[in-house]
Order: sequence, then C-alpha cells, then structure tokens
Amino acid sequence: MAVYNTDIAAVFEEIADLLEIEGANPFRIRAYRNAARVIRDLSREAGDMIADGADLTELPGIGEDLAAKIHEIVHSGTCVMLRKLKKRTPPALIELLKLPGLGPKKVKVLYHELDIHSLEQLARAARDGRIRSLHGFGEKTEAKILHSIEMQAGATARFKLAVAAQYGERLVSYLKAVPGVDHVVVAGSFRRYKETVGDLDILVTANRTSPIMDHFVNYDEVAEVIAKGTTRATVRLRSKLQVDIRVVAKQAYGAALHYFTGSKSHNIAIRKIGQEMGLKINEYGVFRGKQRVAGQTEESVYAAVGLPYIEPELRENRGEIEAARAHRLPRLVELADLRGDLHAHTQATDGRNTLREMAEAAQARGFEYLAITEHSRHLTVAHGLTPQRLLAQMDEIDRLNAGIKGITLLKGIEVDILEDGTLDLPDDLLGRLDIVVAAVHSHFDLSRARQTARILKAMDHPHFSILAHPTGRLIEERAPYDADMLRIIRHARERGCFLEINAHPERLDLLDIYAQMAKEEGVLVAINSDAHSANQFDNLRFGVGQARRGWLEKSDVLNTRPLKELRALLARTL
DNA sequence: GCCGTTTTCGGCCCGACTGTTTTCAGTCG
Repeated sequence: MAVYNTDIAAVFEEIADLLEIEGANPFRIRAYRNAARVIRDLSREAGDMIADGADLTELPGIGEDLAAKIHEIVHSGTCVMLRKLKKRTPPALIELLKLPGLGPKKVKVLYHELDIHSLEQLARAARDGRIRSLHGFGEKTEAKILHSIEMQAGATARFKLAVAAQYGERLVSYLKAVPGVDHVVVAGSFRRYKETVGDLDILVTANRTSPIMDHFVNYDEVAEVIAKGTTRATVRLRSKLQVDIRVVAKQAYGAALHYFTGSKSHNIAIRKIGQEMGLKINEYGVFRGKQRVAGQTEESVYAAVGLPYIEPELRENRGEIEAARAHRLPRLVELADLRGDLHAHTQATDGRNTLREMAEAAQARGFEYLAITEHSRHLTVAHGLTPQRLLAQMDEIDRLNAGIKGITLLKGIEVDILEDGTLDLPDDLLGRLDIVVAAVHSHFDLSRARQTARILKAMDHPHFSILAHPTGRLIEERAPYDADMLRIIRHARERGCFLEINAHPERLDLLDIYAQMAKEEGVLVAINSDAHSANQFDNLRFGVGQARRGWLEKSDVLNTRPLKELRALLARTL
C-alpha cells in the first residue's frame, strides 16, 4: 500500500488534535501541525524522497523525531505514538473540537465531567440543560453548542473560488458606498487565489464616525450575526458563507492587509523575522518599541524586515521568504500576458455559442489566437465529433479565418485518451490539426501504474500537444485519478509537449504544486479557459491565479507566446 | 517538537470578541 503525503499529513493532524485535547505543550502541537502542512505542500512524495535517500530533516520544521515518524508512517501507514494516543483519548473527541466555539479546554471538561465523546451525546446533554452547570460554561455556551451542531448538519464545504468571488465582489461594492469608507478589499485566501475559500476576510479603512459596522450586519444577504465589535465583526450569509470584516485606520492599511491576507504561516514567519530585528509586527503596523516604523503599505511592511514585496499568491511559507531574501522571487505571469486561449468549445459539441461568437468574444479580449477544441466521438454525452464532423468544422474555421481580422482560429480537438492510451481519432486526421489537446474522460479508477502508462503512451503520439486537466480532479467533488505526475511531467519534457492549467472553476487543474513542478522540470504550461460559452473566458483569471500560486512567470506559459512562436513550439521545431 | 549573528536551553506571533467572570480564560483568525 502506497502512503502519500496527504496520509502522512493526516496522521500528524490527528496527533496534534489529540495532543491538544490532552492539554500538551502548545508549541509541540504546533510543531505537528506545521509538519503536516509542510508535508502536504511538498511537490514530491515523501515516500519517493525516502527511496532516493533524501534527508528529511532538511525540510523546514522537520527534525530528527518527525523525520523518524515520517519513515515509520511511510512504511506502516501509521505510527505507534498515534495508536497510544488513541488508547488514552477517544479519537471521536476530535469531532467535538471541530465545532466552532469548542476548543481543547472545553472538550476536555465535557469529556471528563459528563463523559461526552460524541456529537450525539453532546447534543443530548445540551438539550437536557446539563452543560450550563459546568464550570466555565453557561446558558449561552450551551445554546451555542446546540446551534453549532445544527449548523454542522447542514454545513457546506469550502466555497469554490469563483463562487466566493461572486459573493465577495457584490459585498465589496455595497460596502464601498457606505459613508466614511475608503478602501474595501477582500483579503484572506481569496486574495491568494486559493482554489477554495472557507470564508471571506474583508478589510476596510474608514474614519471613526463611519457607520460601516451597522451597514455590514444589515447587508440583506446576512442570515446571522456571529460577532460584532467596533473593529471586527463576523456574519454568515444566507449562502452559509462566513464573512469577517476588519476595520482599521488608513495609516495601518498595509499592515492590516498583510496581516489579513495571510497565510497564517507566512505571517508567523514574517513576524519572527521582525522579532529577531527587534520589531513587533501586528495588524496596526510595524513597531520598534512604541514607535511605528512602517505599515501604510504592504511594501513598507516587507521593507521593514529587509525584504522586497511578495505577491499574495506566493504567501504560503513554501520558500517565498527565502527566495525574497535571495532576490530570486519570480516575476509572476499576469492575465494581460496571455495572447490567446488553447481550449474552447462551441455549439458543435457541448458549448453554447457558435464558432463566430466565440471568435468575436476572444477578439474582443484582445486575443491573437483561439484554439477550437471540441470533444471527440468517444465522449458521446458531449456529442463528440466524428472524423466527418471535425473535417466539416475545419472547413468552417478556414472560411471564418479568411473573413475575420485580428484573430486567428486554430484548428484543434480535445481528444479522448482511451483506456489503452491510444487517441480517439485517426492519426492522419490529428496530423492535419494545429493543436491536439488530449484528456482522460473515462476509466478514472485504473491502478497508478496503468493510469500513468496510459497517459505516457498517449504523449508518445507524434501529434500530441497538450495534456488537458492533467489530474482529472473536480474540486470538492472528485479526487484526482492515481497517476505519477512527476513521470508525466518528465515525459512531457522529453516529448516536447505541454501541460494545461484548466481555468474552469471546478477544475483549476494542474494544481499549484504540480505547476511549480512543471516549471522546475522545464515544461511549459498552457493556461486555458475550457470555455463552453463566450463569457467563460472570464474564468482565465482563476487559471492565472493558480499559475501564480505555482510560481509561474510569463516565460513559463505557452500561450503568452506570439502566434508564430506558438506554432513553432507546437510543431516542435523550436 | 524545532531551532540557533543572544546555539544545546529557553524561547516559540499577536490581538479582538465572547461569555462567564468580577479581572480573565477560552477561542478564533
């Protein structure tokens, strides 16, 4: 049984949860959580690193002890320490810890005083009024617990970035209209373009007399006010999306934006550096003693600790601070760098718009080229193209190209990679196209070895251009199929082909860590919309965000190239 | 449990809000 980084991280998280309930040293607990995050964010499997003889203690936050535990988990799937912990403390208590309002101290009291170790028992005790009599608890706490349990029953998972964007942008324009308000910006994981966000963190600068907080809690989408103070408030919208707002003075804007953007581990690392320099960094500024030395802008915060500005998408404490210090930060790709889109559909298959409408929409965005890549015949649900229908579309593209100025349509296909690794259309036909985007749309459950071999074989096809949505995952809905991404990326380099970041909000695939891996291995990535209608080119911003999270620069992205260069790259003559 | 231009012990980021207290602990972000 292979043990993946997510498995190792899960073991460490569980250890941290149980230690927390036991009341262990908080810094020890933090060490486990930190290790879980470091392992989860690795671009290589720890198991492979061990097989290669790598020294895991070179990873940040991993010392002798944790390295040994990683070895143990890789070999056995678990570790002795976790088993012992589970014997002492019922793992079901972790469920209670996840309830908002319940932390380790309260869970411990509930367990020891009332012998509660399940959500069900907790709900019953709350209904019976047995909780309010415990020391440190009261009626409100009891009611809150019951409420939390009920909320969790109908809980929504994290929100996809594009969905959160809709709620966030509407709320921002509402808040901007409030008197006395200056800046309104959505910070948090949203600003870092994380593929999903747990809540929205909105930062506002306003003068003291602004009625911002009252306006905020009276926003018509607000279903529940969870907390409300003078500088901070939390609400839940009808969509169940939680929104935090924080109001600061103008001179603290940069410090607050930095603080509120996170990530948490990035902020901790920055504050540590400040601390070593005798500075205190909080959301109000950077201070030496009582004196504010920076904080008006984010740049000033970084400058105070001797660093250049770090883009939000990089702030995950995955090496960006070290890179900043060494002046090796990437100059991240921007939406405006894209010269075209290499993956789009029309009415001919499962798209909504005509060829001409798609071309005109792309042209209106200033694109130099657009590849039309319909599904192939195997994907019957999408009315995939047969060779005859593809030939007809190729003729139509020729006619359109002759009559339209300023944009070039490329003849392409999103061809199915069949179970045996062959492509779903005849070779000679594929050879007549400008671009062949290939994708796995079936047999997701093959073994790792077979799935990897299937994709590698497809890449061996002489006309293969781009591997579309390379891991096949759908965010929060379908796990990636099991395949060896490092081998696939290295094979792409050998074969002169490319990988896609599919910008569709449900995909965002490649994932950031694999985009970074592709960059490190020297494989260009295409940022494609996979548009099924003319307005879906808007989604490219999310693909660019994912690319930026993967440290990609303009030069790492295939479709930043002018058409002539693109054609040469596709033809493998460059 | 990790880590080190105050190195092998003693630190480890920082502040707001809530509820239960009667001056503050717990929780959260």
